[in-house]
Amino acid sequence: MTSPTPASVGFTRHDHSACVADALGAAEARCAEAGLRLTPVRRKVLELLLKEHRALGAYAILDLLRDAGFGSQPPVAYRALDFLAEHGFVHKIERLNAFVACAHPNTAHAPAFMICRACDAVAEAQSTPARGALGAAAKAAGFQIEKTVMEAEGLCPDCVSKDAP
Amino acid sequence: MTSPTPASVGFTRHDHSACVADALGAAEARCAEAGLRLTPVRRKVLELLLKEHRALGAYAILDLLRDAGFGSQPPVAYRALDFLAEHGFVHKIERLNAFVACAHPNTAHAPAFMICRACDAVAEAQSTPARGALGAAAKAAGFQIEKTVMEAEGLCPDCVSKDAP
DNA sequence: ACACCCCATGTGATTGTATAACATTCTCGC
DNA sequence: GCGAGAATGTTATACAATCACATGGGGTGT
Repeated sequence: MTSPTPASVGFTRHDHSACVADALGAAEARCAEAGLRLTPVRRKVLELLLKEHRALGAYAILDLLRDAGFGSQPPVAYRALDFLAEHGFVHKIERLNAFVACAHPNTAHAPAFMICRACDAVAEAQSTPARGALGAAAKAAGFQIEKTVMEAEGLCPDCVSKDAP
Repeated sequence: MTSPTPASVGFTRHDHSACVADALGAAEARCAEAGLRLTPVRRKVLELLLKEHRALGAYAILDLLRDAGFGSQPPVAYRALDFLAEHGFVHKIERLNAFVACAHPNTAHAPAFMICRACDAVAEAQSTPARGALGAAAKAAGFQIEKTVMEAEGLCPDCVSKDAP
């Protein structure tokens, strides 16, 4: 897994400073409303993921936490990530063993991802778990779906046009 | 992740001794035809996964390899698994960081899995990567899909009826 | 037969990912 | 204040994956 360029989340450009502030504010509001505790570590991890705007490994996050004066042992990062993932503020990309800030917070959704193998960019789409082949197979088998992992690996538009190997 | 029972692949019973022998024979035939070398280690790993009939971590496989008299260093297992996965004899379950023998060898397919969180059983279904929400999103974004990971986590029929927590 | 090359295996070491277990501190509701 | 539960800090360890290098075995071409 190489990362020749600072891969971004999503394949399109946008106003980033605003989106970070908006997302943080929205997260705070939702936590207040739902009685969740967006503690300093958790808030910092979310802020880091929003700022970096790409998939980060737990230990990369841990390094950034240390720089910010927080504890530097793995559980510190993992506990914050568990909380954020459980409540939909971030998602784990199983294929990369890495985490990204959610691109569609406040909307209940089953995330799906497109991962560029050339530049590591990650884009989040919406999936429809109940439908499609998996949903049909689950229904037929009597399997009760609680969570879905849907990740496509390939080439993003930029890398396709660059004719990446 | 707990494993209260020896979880099986698939949610239905079947004649297991025959399916192991059949699958091994089919793999040998296909390798001979395609000029692939199903060496002793590779054959053993496939046999182990077929016999165990559930998802195994790389180090669990490594232990079994050691018991069988093969090398016991990680690359031994990983190289065999890489070969088997590359040619479709086994699949990796990203969610579990584990491997299962393919349930539909000899048929080109994009695998999809149902994973029971209570008993760790894994069933393989077929997916249709080009269609569904992910395929549509990829087409719209100009993303070129090369491989898909589709895994559903939940409760298998047995554990649903047991009313597992 | 021989040398050669490629592929596969064996081995030691290291990096990365994740969790267990336990002590301490903080916060909320009473 | 005070008790209960949640969150954090820390140590240690388990599990996952790769790098680098040495060795062996099986074909091919001459």
